[in-house]
Amino acid sequence: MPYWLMKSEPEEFSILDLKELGAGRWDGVRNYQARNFLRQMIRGDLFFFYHSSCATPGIAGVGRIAGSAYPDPTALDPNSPYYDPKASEAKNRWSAVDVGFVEHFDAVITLPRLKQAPALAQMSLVQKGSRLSVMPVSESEWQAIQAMR
DNA sequence: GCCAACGTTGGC
DNA sequence: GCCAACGTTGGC
Repeated sequence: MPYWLMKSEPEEFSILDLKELGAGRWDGVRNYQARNFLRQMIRGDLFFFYHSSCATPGIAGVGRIAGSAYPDPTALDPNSPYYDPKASEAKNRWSAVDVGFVEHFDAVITLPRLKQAPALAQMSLVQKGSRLSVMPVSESEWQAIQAMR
């Protein structure tokens, strides 16, 4: 079963929000590479929940993919910040997935720590200038990150 | 708030 | 198809 990492701004949607709700929809992804990864996800896949654009960027917990990707409804909603005027019911290029809560880490595994880990050097997350918000995590990377808790 | 790095748009 | 201009991401 593949592993993933997904970024969210905690002010927008945090691991605590997911914990309280128990489930949620991962939508608003507007980047083709990230979208293509969403489409590869399978129910049961686990992902690291990363907090970005905040005081302490880093991995805050774990979630689970609840089902495979489907057209992102926010692209069709004129009131959504993720509205895509080019999208229609018949032609919606964006995808969303449903997710569930698994775990909230006691402490965030901070970005500086992730950058220091030699086992994670290949990850897009730690590459300079990378903005990819959805990315695969290899088995060995997953284990290395779990060991940093 | 700043700004480097990146992806997308649109004129040509 | 090129590429300059623009808007966005995201760390700091």
